[in-house]
Amino acid sequence: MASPPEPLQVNAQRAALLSPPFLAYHYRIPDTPPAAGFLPGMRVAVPLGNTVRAAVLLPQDAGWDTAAGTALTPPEGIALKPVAWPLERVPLFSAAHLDVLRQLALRQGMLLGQVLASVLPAGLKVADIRYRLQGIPKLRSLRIRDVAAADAALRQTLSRAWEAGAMQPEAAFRETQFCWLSQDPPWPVRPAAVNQLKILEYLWEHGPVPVPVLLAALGDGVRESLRRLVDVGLVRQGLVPPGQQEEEMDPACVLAGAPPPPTLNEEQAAALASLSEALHRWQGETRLLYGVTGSGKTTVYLALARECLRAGRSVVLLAPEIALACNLRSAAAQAFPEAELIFHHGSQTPARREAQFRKLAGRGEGDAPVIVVGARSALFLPLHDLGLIVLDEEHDASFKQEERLPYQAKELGYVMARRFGALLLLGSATPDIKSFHAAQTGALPMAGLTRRHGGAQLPAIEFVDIKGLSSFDQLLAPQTMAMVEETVRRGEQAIILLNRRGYAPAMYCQDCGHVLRCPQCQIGLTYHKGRERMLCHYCGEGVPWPCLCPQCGGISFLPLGEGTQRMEEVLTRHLGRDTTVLRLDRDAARRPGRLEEILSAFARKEAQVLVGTQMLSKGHDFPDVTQVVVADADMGLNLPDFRAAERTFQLLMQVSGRAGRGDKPGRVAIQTRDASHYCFEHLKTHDYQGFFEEELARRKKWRYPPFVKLGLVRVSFPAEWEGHAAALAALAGRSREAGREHGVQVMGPAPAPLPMLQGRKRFHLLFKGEDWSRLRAVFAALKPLQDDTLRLTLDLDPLDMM
DNA sequence: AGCACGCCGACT
DNA sequence: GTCGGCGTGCTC
Repeated sequence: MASPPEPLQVNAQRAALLSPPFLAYHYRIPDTPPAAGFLPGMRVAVPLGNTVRAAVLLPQDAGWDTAAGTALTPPEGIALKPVAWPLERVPLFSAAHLDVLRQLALRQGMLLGQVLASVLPAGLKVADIRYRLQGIPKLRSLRIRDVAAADAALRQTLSRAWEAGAMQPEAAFRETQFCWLSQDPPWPVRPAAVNQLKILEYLWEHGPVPVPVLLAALGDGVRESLRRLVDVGLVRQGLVPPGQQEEEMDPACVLAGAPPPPTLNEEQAAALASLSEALHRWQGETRLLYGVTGSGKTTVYLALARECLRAGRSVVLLAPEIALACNLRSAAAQAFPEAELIFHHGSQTPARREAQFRKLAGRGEGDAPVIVVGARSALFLPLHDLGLIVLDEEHDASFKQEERLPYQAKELGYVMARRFGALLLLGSATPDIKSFHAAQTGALPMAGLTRRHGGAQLPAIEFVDIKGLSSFDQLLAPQTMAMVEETVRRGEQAIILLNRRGYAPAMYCQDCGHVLRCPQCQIGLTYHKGRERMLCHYCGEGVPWPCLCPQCGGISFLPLGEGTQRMEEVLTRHLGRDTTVLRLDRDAARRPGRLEEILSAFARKEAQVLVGTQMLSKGHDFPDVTQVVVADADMGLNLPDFRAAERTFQLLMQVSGRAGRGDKPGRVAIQTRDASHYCFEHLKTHDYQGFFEEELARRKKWRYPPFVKLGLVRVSFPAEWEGHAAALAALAGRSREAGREHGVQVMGPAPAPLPMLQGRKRFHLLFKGEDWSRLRAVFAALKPLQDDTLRLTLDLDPLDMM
């Protein structure tokens, strides 16, 4: 009688590769080191072809196949290779983390290996390491390749060393040199030094970059020019970009705001009590903290964090951008001087991210909980004792990452909270319509803070009609200007919001009527003074100014519209030399450390007026600011985006919240051409609830979120592609067909609001349906039409409709 | 990502 | 004839 078939390779396990092809291949678990040393979530070195690569061991569960890219059992007829050696002693990823990342991979239609690779710092993705050895004669260190090729005897020896802790993986710190600008433009370089100028422009656009990245972008030929720039001091070079060192960050952070008072008022205490109850259930719940600007949400976050730490569980505090995370960090550092605080954001050096990752993964059961403060990517740090996740300014679009590994931090936080039994707390003065709707229907329990801390009043809001104003001559109406003057005269400060950087957003040829446009994007070029360039705000490219009209060769251009640079100039001229005007926008804050410099100079009252884009609308606390001016409130309102009103309302509420935070009352002047817009009506009375109700009714009427799931398919192809008409027709046909089949409403393809970017024409298709899976199904029907020429991407719940 | 294999152009 | 360019395809 034939014996039952032998079970396939009992000692086989899948490992997800951290480099292409990112599949989870099957490997035999070797006898040395003992099998107990190989645990799921651990990084291991595996042979692949003739090389050795890093991979992560997966649990031996079914149900992982889709994300793994391979079946649970290995294909027949393949001789399994053994795992070469573990890359660490304790798994980097816990089972819970691996599971969360698997869900993320499934949702995004990516391989688990791809997700793991995008989450890990560069140094943890390479298998190219050495092991340092102790106590073995004539063998101080061994390359992984040699470990993989070792015979049984050597493996025995190594195994004993590994078990005894006498074999240590040596971190492959290949320190990369960074370079960055030391000066704002204009740069003292002769115009003929094209390579030097290329480098300066590149660094201005990209900020601090690793030297190899710069050389790859501009060609190896610029090496000499870079050396020259470093020699003359225009460019700095070093291991750590500025703003990364702990000590450099601290002063600006501490200056950015007073620490929140340690005692809670009645409202805060009530909010804390209900949140605390949810926290201590450890059931993975989500809560909304809705509190008006200045009501002390941070105080509540910190009090809740204290309870979580006391219970022995770690805390993650997230802010939408680094500058705000920085404020949270100094508040947390003051509140918990004894706790270990990790500050994390995406633009740290790989070495530092690696150290943080390792440190957190290496924490054991009995270790004290930690507090992590950072931007969205901090969610990926391996905290296995997670108890609380706080997302401050939860309505902010920055919590969604669009490129590489697309994810929405709010959603990921929700999944993680459930998996870890942690509390997810979303905080905002102007919650996302979707969140507030969930709160109103009871799906998302809410705690509220309605009063400003310390009895401060919400500022008085008035509207200034600028219908008749010619935009170039009068950026501010006379009465607005008078308010600013008065504020300065009283020794107080003013903030002017103008959501458009540069000097003039268009140059109009007076001879032929042509407007200078970017040849790659067809976007109007913006004049940037000082740099003397016309710049494209979408691709960063530009042409030197002055130039001839490309259409008629004329030389007389009329600047049109307004930008922050010109606002700064106008105010400086008008207010006279006793008043200092500062500007804060992406251009002013390009150079590392400049953002902090500008904010702290304003906080020290070295300037009376701060002009800027929405960068200055959030979080910052300047007690002497009593006047806020919004130069053009209509700007964002007429964008082709169903969220235009919500966004404008949120921005104006936030920036209004900057006025009157101290003991002096604040005033807000909003310049508009249409003060009757419903967005402004509710703003006047600081009535979020009223705005919400009106906006929600509109969303319902026009079938937009939260009443429907929205998907945006971005279609793009080279501008000169001849087959585009047929392709668009095919997209229209197929999507309608699939839409009918799955009950999804399909609109388009229509030219995108920005119809061309970087040499590619852009079209949009809009899907509306009951659930995400239906939208995905319709998109799946379009996927076969995609190739190198025609690019298609599906953005579920798009935040950027342009 | 690496590394093989393979199919065409300029050389000791 | 061979050395070597990098296009295509595979890796448990």
